[in-house]
Amino acid sequence: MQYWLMKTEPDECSIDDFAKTPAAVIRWDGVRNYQARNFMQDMHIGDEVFIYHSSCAKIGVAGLVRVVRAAYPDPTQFDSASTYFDSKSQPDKPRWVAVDLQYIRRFTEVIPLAAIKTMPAFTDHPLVAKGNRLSVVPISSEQREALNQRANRHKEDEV
DNA sequence: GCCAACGTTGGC
DNA sequence: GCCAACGTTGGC
Repeated sequence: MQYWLMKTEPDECSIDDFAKTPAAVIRWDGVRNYQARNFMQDMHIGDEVFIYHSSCAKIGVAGLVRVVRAAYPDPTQFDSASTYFDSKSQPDKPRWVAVDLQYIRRFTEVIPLAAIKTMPAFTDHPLVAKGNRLSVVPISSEQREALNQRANRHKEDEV
């Protein structure tokens, strides 16, 4: 089992889009960066993906989803009407891939980027590096633990 | 809206 | 293969 983090602008696709239809399978497409694509090709069914909201009011990790289908050719690269259309991509040799994701849980509160920056587990992680633009990054089990602990911080108060 | 950092493109 | 120019990302 591997862990990942994927960035999204919540206007495009947010954890709420997963949460409102928990059974739905959502295709994660439109990734047009080779490094990010290579990470997507390493994903397996069952891997957990932290959803990160960027370029918005509450920047940070908003919840968890699961990989339910491993990498396959991203259909939007062949769709000339799509903003993700890539004229250099050939159907017999696709450049870009998509994965399918399904809801696991939404965090009570978004874990702010500022909080992640203070976590020792994230000291050298690309997410907190200045100028980082990678939209898909691996997460270690220590980093996963740190995020889940922070996400569960208020749970005992609620019970 | 600003701007720094980065990836990609294209001329040479 | 180099590198300047350009477009995009993304925090602030």
